[in-house]
Amino acid sequence: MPIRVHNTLTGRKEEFVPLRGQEVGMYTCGPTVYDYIHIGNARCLVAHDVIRRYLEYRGYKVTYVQNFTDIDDKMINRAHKLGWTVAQVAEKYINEYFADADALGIKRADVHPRATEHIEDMRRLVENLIKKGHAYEVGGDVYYDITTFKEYGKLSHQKLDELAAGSRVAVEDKKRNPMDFVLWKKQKPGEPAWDSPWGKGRPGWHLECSAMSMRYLGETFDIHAGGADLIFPHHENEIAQSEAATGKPFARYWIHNAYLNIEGEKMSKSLGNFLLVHDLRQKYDPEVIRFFLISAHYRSPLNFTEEGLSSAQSALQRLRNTVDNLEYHRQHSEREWMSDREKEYLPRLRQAREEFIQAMDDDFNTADALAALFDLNREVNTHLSGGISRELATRILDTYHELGEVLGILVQDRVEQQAGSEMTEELIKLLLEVREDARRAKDWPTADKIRDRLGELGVTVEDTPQGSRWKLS
RNA sequence: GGCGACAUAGCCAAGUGGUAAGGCAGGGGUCUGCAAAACCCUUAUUCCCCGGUUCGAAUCCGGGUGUCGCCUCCA
Repeated sequence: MPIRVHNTLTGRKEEFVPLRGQEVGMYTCGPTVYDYIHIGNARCLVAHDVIRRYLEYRGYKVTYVQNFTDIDDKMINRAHKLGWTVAQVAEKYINEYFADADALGIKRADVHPRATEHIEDMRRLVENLIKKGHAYEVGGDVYYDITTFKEYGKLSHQKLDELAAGSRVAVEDKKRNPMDFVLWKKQKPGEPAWDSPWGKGRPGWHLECSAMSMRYLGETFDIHAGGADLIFPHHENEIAQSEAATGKPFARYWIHNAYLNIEGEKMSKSLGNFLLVHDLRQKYDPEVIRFFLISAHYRSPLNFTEEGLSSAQSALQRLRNTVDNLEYHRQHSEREWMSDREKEYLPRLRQAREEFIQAMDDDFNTADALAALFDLNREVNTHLSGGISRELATRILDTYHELGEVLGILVQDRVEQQAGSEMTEELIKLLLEVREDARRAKDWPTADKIRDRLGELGVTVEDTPQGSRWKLS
């Protein structure tokens, strides 16, 4: 079964066939590192991370490139405000980016190129475009002449005159056409700048992604991903720059995720509803945030609400409980090997995997994939109540970890929490022994007191047919 | 004005021609000393509205209504 991907370029779901066999080149537009990332960024990151993980799961060797925009107006403004250099701002927020992204379980890219490290690539690209008549220099600025690229608008599916008609861009005398965009910006006083044939200046924003993606993935590569708002003008311009320069197709599959709203409203500075991952993860388990973000398909708009998050928390907890129980059986079950009856369960395990794969094959339908996981979960719980062998528990756990790994949830070290020290664990065990004695003596007040007090300390006690268990809550 | 999405139970959300997944919340029950966890049952004769195509439509077509996004920096 082939993977099917919705391609913005064609507006359709297409069979995914990489350019070079099992090798996939994937580029995703990373953050401008002038501030902490927000929950909208997180949606992108998670969506793309899942796509990458799934392609890898399906046996592709993915070269994943995500840039950092470390020079532009926002960077410069921020630096002025803080009294820092632009480079200091970049350093600070690149570090913060990794702290947030790591917490969300985003795998690091193979390459995290920075715009300022690729000035030379960009300069060459501009020179090339000028030479080919696609760009022109006016007083130290260089613009792209969009009338020279006949296919301009093919990604956003708009015609040039339609774009121009709706354009709110202030007409600048320097431009030949109002829709022309800047490739190279002349330096203003106090701004960082690099030498160029057109004088000191800095690259335009759209340029960096063209330069860096082609640098690491080649002139034509497989996947380019980003938020839906980047379709126009950013990605449209990338195509114009790249294809005009090389005469070859640029990215083959364009993947765009829908927006995330906050309590029904667009996230914006003016509404004051900017939710930063940095703040959010003080309050919520990052894996819960991640679960919430994959609970809807990446191309559906998603509304971020407290209620939604709490719902995600409960749903994820349901899966975690089962994993915890499986883990308990894997370690403590009296039976080592599968019974014949248990062996009959293995095909069902394979079936769950198949359903999961089928959902993900269909344009990375994480919501549907989760449903497959929950279907399995219910059945596993049913079997679990009677106790299962260590072998079967291990086999089921393997499946959970295998599929959880694709979605980046149910991460092992989060499940196998330790109490902190051996001493603490021994003390908990001691208390449970005392409680067990009390229960046998039907001294319920004592038994309940121990359970309640442990609960207050963050230790959940559960009585099962196989005995009492504890875990950190 | 142009382009484009979306509209499925209390909430979230899958489902692109064959008779409505899954999760959360709620109700009832089983298990339990009581809990917790779990399991079972239950909550949409119906998928924004109106037409049409079809043996058959949430799914396709036409029209309407509503919400949103993009067309300007923005994930």
